[in-house]
Amino acid sequence: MVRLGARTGYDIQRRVKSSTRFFWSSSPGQIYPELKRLESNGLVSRSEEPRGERPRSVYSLTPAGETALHEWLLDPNLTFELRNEGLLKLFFADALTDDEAVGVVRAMRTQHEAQLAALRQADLAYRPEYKFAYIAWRYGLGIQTWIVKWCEELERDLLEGRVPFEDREDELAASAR
Amino acid sequence: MVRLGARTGYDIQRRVKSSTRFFWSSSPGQIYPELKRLESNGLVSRSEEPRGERPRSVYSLTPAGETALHEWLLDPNLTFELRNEGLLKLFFADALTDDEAVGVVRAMRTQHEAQLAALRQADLAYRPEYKFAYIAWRYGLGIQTWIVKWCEELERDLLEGRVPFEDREDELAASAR
DNA sequence: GAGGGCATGTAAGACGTTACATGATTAT
DNA sequence: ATAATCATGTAACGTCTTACATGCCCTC
Repeated sequence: MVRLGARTGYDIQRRVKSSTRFFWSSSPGQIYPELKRLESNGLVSRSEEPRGERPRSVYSLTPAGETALHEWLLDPNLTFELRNEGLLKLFFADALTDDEAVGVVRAMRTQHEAQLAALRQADLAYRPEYKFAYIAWRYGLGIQTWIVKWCEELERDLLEGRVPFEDREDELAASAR
Repeated sequence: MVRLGARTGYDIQRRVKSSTRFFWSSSPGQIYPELKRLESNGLVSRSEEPRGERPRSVYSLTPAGETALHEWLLDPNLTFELRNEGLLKLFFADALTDDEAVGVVRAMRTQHEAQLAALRQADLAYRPEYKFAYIAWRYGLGIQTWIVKWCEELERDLLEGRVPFEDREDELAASAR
């Protein structure tokens, strides 16, 4: 974020909130201490630009930081973690009546519709110099749309007493593209 | 998990590892203290079934626990959190050369192919009494497949110098409804 | 009867969020 | 001038994972 032009902790917060938060969130209690740590490791440099009485730290990337960033980007070791409470409840929905289970699916759908709306709010335009920010945004739209459709299909199957997702793997995969 | 027949902390760990871990993971340091907490709240009951010298706690759901579980399942307030390092790197890939950026996409794809293989390993058969466990498994297959295909498409677009996702407005239109 | 994997936990610490304190700036 | 909002951080707390200690059981 510093490399993209974020100069202060608050600035990083704002950018995270409007962009990466959908796939990687963060909070002040992480950001400020991490900036200190990066400085003590020489990856960013700090200068003080107080506003009146209030102290204020402004950061920029050092050459060492540039190198470390580049190495991190090329490292193919990637964490991927999901905490999906809707799916967790669905997993346990055999303990529910049919109607109640449909309610769980509907709650899931509602949530992802809300996320989709929030993403559209951002309404990122394509700009060649920020191509990959746009691509990540499109990923969000695509996957949330897929999930909403999956919920709709499951809802139909449950209401009509069909065995869900039987013999329709290709169809679902295709419809999301 | 206790309701599904898991009697000990270790048992819960094993079940999580083979089922919910893909969308909700857990670890011993959470499970054992949580069982204690549930007991002190009267939601599970504990009995001791030592193995030789080694003490051992076995749990079962109380009626109050059954009620609390039911209430939780019906609560439509759902958390959804994602930590997707591949997408995060992709977001910052404007700092990379074209070839390096393709490498990031490939690393993402490799990872999701591995997850897909792990899911297939489980190879859950459809059983009417565990219908929703099967449904959650299918969700995993479906979404990981979607991601792999998304990566493949992006890779092609990048290699051929096309503007990614530009000529495919159907996805946006369909979700605009 | 010894080695390896299974089972039962705990301690320590890493990671992450929320609530708050406080000053500066803007709007009315 | 006063209220509301923006900006800059910190403290406290909650969540979660990893590494380990230890005993049991099975196999050879």
